[in-house]
Amino acid sequence: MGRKPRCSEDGLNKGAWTPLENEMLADYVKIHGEGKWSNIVKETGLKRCGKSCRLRWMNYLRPGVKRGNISDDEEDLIIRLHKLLGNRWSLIAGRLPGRTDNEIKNYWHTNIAKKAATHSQPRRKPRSVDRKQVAPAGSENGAETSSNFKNHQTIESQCCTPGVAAPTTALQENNMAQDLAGTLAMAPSNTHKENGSSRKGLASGDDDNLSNILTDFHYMEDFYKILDSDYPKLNDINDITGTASHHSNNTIQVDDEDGYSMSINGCNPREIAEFSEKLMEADWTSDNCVQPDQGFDFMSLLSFLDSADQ
DNA sequence: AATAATGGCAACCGCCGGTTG
DNA sequence: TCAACCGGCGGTTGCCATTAT
Repeated sequence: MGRKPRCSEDGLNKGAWTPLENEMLADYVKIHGEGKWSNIVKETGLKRCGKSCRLRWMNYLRPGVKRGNISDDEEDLIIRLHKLLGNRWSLIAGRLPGRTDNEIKNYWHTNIAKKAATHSQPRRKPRSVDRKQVAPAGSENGAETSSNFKNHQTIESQCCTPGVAAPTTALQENNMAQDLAGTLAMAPSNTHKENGSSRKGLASGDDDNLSNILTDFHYMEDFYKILDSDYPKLNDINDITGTASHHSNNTIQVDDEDGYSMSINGCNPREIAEFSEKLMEADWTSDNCVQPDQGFDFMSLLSFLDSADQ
C-alpha cells in the first residue's frame, strides 16, 4: 500500500526484550488495558514500536499464556484443525486455550510438518522438556495439565451452533479440509472479521463447482458459524459414543466409552442433545458425503446443516 | 575440546482490512 | 472519497542452545 513501516524509526530497540522492557509493557497494559499500542512509546518512553509491544504482550506477557509442553491431545487438535483450516494459525490458536498463534506455528514447523515430511504417523513422541520453561512475567501459570485437558474440558460457549459435523476418517478429513480451505480462500471478507480469507498462503480454491455454490453468502455464513463455534466441542462430538447427561445451569456433561468427559456451559441442553442426535443419525462415515477420489461433497454438508438447523 | 550442524523459538517483516478524520 | 493510521495475520529470519562429528 506504499506505507512506510512504522517499526523502522530510529531510536527504537529491536531484538530480545529485557526484563525492564517487559515490566514497562506489563505495567502499561495493566493500567490502560490492551490496545492503543502505539501510545505506549509516547506515554512510557519504552523504545519499542507498538506493533512489537503487541506481539510481546500477546505471545509472552499476557496472563494465561501457556508455553511449551504441548500435549498429545493438543497436537492432535492442531493437526485436525490444520487439516481443516490450513495455515490459519490464529484460528487454530483460538481453539487451544492459552496457546498463541506464533507458538502453534513454530510447533507446526518444527515438529508436525517434519513428521508429515517423513511420512510418519502424526503421533509425536514425548517432547523433551523445553529449555525455556520459565513462566512469563505476570503469568499465573494457570496452564491446564495434559490430563486435565483430556479428561475434563469445560467449554464456555456463548452460543451453541447446531449443525456442525466433523468428518470421521483421516482421509475424509483430508478431503474435506482441502475443499474447506478452498472455500475459505474465496470467502467474502466482510462476512467474518477473523478469516482474513484473501490473505496469501491460503489454499487456492480452484474447484469450479464449489465456486458456484460459494457465491451464496448464506452458505458461507454457515461455514463461519463453524469456525466461530468452539472447535474442541465439535472435535469431541465426533468421538462421542457414550452418554450425555444434563445438569443445572445449562451445562451438559458428556462421557464417552473411554471415560472422556466434556462439559459444555452456557448452552441449551436440548439444543445440544438434539444436535448430537442428528449427528449420530447422519451417516458421515458412509460415502454420501465424502468420496475418496472425488473430494468432499459440499452440497451434502449444506443439506445436513439445513436439516440440523431445523 | 573445538567446531559444525541442527533445532527451537522469539521477534521481525510485509501485507491486509478496518477505522478514522 | 481518500489518505493515514492501527491492529492483526502469516511468513520468515536470526539468535542461541544443544547435539553430532
